Amino acid sequence: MNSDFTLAIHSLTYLALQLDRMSKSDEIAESAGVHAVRIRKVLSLLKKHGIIKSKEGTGGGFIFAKELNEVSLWEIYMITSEGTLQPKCPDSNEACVVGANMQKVLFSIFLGAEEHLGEYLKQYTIKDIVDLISKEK
Amino acid sequence: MNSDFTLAIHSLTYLALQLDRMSKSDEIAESAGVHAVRIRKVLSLLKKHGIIKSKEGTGGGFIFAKELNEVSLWEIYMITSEGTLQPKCPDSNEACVVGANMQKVLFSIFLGAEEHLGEYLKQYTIKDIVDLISKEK
DNA sequence: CCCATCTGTAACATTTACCATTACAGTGCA
DNA sequence: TGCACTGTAATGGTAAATGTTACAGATGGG
Repeated sequence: MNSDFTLAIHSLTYLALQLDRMSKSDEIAESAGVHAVRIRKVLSLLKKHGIIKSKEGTGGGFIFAKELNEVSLWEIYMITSEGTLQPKCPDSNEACVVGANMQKVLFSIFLGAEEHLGEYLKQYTIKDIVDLISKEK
Repeated sequence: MNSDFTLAIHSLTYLALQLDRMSKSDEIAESAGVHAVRIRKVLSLLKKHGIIKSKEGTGGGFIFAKELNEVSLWEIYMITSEGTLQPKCPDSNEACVVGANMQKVLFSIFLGAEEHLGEYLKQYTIKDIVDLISKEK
């Protein structure tokens, strides 16, 4: 899967450990090992969905906008990676019964698969991730 | 996800409609809209797992080696795409608590996710795909 | 026995997707 | 007014995916 998902979770976990102040994209980028611009892009998405707030200018940055246990991995998956599960279908031969219909058959099956995955990912919230990270330490 | 999965399902469905004779990689490639060499690569994997048989030389090709309802999408997923679900993790900063542990935390969660996905994909076999394709037609 | 027809694979070329980087406009604070 | 941030578009580089070529090995038919 897409690494945007990982970056989103990483960033949110970082913010979760700094609830009292704003974090700059530079700090998060350094922790995640990627360029600050990518962090801003991903966080810009999360902001649009009301999960975090941001402020420009001096002293600005990003900060959590919800309770840690209100944000599930499923929500983040949908924002950053919806549809990733769908297997890629090369354009097949429309003149062949198999080629003409394979794509829509697989599509509908994997629509169900993504829903099913959702049931699993809804179990985990950012709070759980924070706890697991602390336990590892 | 990986398009090898789609190609495998496509090929197997094609073979399922030609149970009485061997199919050449050329035919399947034309139906799937990819190069014959790719089909041979994917089918070579399926052969190693005993799902199909192949024969070289004149009159050779590929043919199903099992009952259609014995081969589940999960089995094909595992052969062609195991681990695809894991989100990509850029190497993060080991000096940071978050960076140092994010990868293993996400890894274990998505190990569970893949298992969960397995429960869903086990429901479907090549026979189901063939039926669905026929229904579409 | 030799030739045509396949699979099996490796090597190389090309296209595509992903990501880093640069650049700069807009915003906010002192 | 000047510095410190976010927001975003544009550009370039690199790795992954895919297509293509090439050829060895198996098989069966004249």
